[in-house]
Amino acid sequence: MVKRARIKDIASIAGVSIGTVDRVLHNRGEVAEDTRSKVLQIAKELEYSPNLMARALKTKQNYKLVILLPLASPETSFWYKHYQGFEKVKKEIAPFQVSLEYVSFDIQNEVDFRIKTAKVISMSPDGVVFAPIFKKESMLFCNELHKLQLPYLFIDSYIDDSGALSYIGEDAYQSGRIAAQLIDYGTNASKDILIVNVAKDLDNRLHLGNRTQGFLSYFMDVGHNSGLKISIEIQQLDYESIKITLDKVVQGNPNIGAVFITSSKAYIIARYFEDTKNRNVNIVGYDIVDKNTKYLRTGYIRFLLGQRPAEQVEIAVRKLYDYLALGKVPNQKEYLPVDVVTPENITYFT
Amino acid sequence: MVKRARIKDIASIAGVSIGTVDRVLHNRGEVAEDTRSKVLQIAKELEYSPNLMARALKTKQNYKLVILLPLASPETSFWYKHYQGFEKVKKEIAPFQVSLEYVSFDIQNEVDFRIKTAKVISMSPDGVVFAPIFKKESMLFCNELHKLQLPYLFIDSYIDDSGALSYIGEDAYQSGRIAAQLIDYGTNASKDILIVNVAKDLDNRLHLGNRTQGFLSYFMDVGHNSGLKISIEIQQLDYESIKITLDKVVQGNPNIGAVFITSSKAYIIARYFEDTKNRNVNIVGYDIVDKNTKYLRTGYIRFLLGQRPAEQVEIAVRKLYDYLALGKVPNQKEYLPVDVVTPENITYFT
DNA sequence: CTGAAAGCGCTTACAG
DNA sequence: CTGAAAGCGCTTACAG
Repeated sequence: MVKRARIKDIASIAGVSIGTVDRVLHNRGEVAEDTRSKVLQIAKELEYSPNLMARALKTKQNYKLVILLPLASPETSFWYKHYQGFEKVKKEIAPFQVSLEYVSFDIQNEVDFRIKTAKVISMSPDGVVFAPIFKKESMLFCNELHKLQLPYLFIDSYIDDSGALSYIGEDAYQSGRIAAQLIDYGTNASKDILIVNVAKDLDNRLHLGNRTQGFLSYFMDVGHNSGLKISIEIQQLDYESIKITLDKVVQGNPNIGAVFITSSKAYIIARYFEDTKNRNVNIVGYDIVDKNTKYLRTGYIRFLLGQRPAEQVEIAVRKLYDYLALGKVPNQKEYLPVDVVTPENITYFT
Repeated sequence: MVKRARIKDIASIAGVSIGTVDRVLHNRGEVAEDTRSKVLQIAKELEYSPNLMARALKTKQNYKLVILLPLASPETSFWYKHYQGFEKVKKEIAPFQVSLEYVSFDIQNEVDFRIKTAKVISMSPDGVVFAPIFKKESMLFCNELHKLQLPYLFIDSYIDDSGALSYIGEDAYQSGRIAAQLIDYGTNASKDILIVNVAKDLDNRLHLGNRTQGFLSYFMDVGHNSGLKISIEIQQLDYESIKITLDKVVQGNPNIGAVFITSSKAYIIARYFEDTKNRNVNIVGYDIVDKNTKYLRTGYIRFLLGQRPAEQVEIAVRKLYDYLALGKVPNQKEYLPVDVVTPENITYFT
């Protein structure tokens, strides 16, 4: 049973009071330099680390953290994973005096996002975690938080030079390369590849563009595929419109051997190939949501790339708490692994 | 933020002392029945729940946990990841009154394992995490721990009916299926597939057998490959012997299109194909160790499957602590995701 | 520049 | 049957 060193132990060895040790440890100044170095030396030798239980008990810190994310719905079930991460980390940090609140907004509605950011601020949080889905509106929110001197972290997407404490999420460019590699490995090199962007306002969604660029970059370096890379955009999300578009593309390019979908809508494309009974196309998309996994299991989707949504929330909250409570400054970006999900390992990810 | 009720609050409302309240709350008897019911009533109204920080501070639970794992060396660098996990979780649980010790044994040496299990017991731990690499010797250790009524968890490998509190690690059978799927997807269906078992005493290593079975099962259900499945065992680990063996196999089966290595020694096989300048074989193996990643980056290894070694240790230690400190009983098995690692996502895993 | 003391919420040994 | 008090390790306001 190893006994841990306490402030008291350091104090008695150093021949000073515990108040002085505390001043040294917290850099509260007003300590003679030689006392200071002696205390530091002893603390190091004793491998001192503070008893956080005692600290929390004394300081009664009561941080209020707020998480702002899109509402999970049948159409946007991806965001339900984030909610699960929120619940998990909330339970985890409950013993520390932290309150965690969840606010959600309509992912289709910039105005609602603005309303909810106002709501978040009205809650007077000590720190915020949010997904900067709408670039312009998110920047405004960042400015407000900045003025209030409140720390904030991004998850899911990243905006450069926005003053965020950190970003936790995927490296979109790199994930595009991974998709490219998976397609390149299993698709005849002479086949054409279709790249599908399914999103309403593509310009406001940096993420998807980065994925495409990463995807294409792979074929400039190491890829073997020598076929065409055909890129299309789909704005109408109803299946009928999509079918018309795809009919045109596929009939115009009968040599397509693979499809890369840059968003979580791979299931729409998979449905088309199922309808047309075409199993000779390798479809790779994003996100472990029910609609996608259904086609993964039947083989119409080959691979899904996962970005660990629940973990994004958990890590972001922990970092925010560590920053607030312990003064630990996180790295600017923490890229999470891109999970390669197949019918055989899908169970671990649902 | 609602202020939480304290024992003190209950006491003052009930008109008794905090000692009495505590006696009621902990059923320590010796309390008049009407006092008792009054206190209980008030506690309920106030939604009292104890402050765990204060309790932990007072009771000074001080558990000693010991981890027993193979020594990491240049030949067995896989185990270095576990050590990193140990260091991380050690830091993480430092604030709680827990001491964590690491004991290592020679993975080639059953006798050393027995010596180290004796050492672990001599340390009088409150709980143990270990990798039951040697089945027979591990069972003996389990018996001893059982007699001492000490809880223990397995990582890395699993032994049935051994009384372990839990197992944290890969599902070996399933990981074999994943390997099969990856090979099936990118290898011409008419090609033969070579399965290589590189290990000294295969019978004592259940894991590798399960991987092979999972691998083969895939081709019985969903796989398209119709080539031969050739299985070989390699006991001599020096490259010269291996070269001789492989020369024979490859010359006898010129149609081999893929190789599955059931252990972390894929680099030995990859080296052979590099030497013989043969890039037309899809090699899939296990474990993100330097020797393997080198060949992954040059493309001689297609995929490596990872089993999250550091996480295994972290999770096992947390479960053991939760069991000891909070009485939480973990699930019998917790399978970790099998990571599919490629040259493009390798950086996240090293 | 430094020390002594109070108190966070709880548990426990002791006195009555 | 019940209360008063000490103390876990830390932080903080105050005195010197």
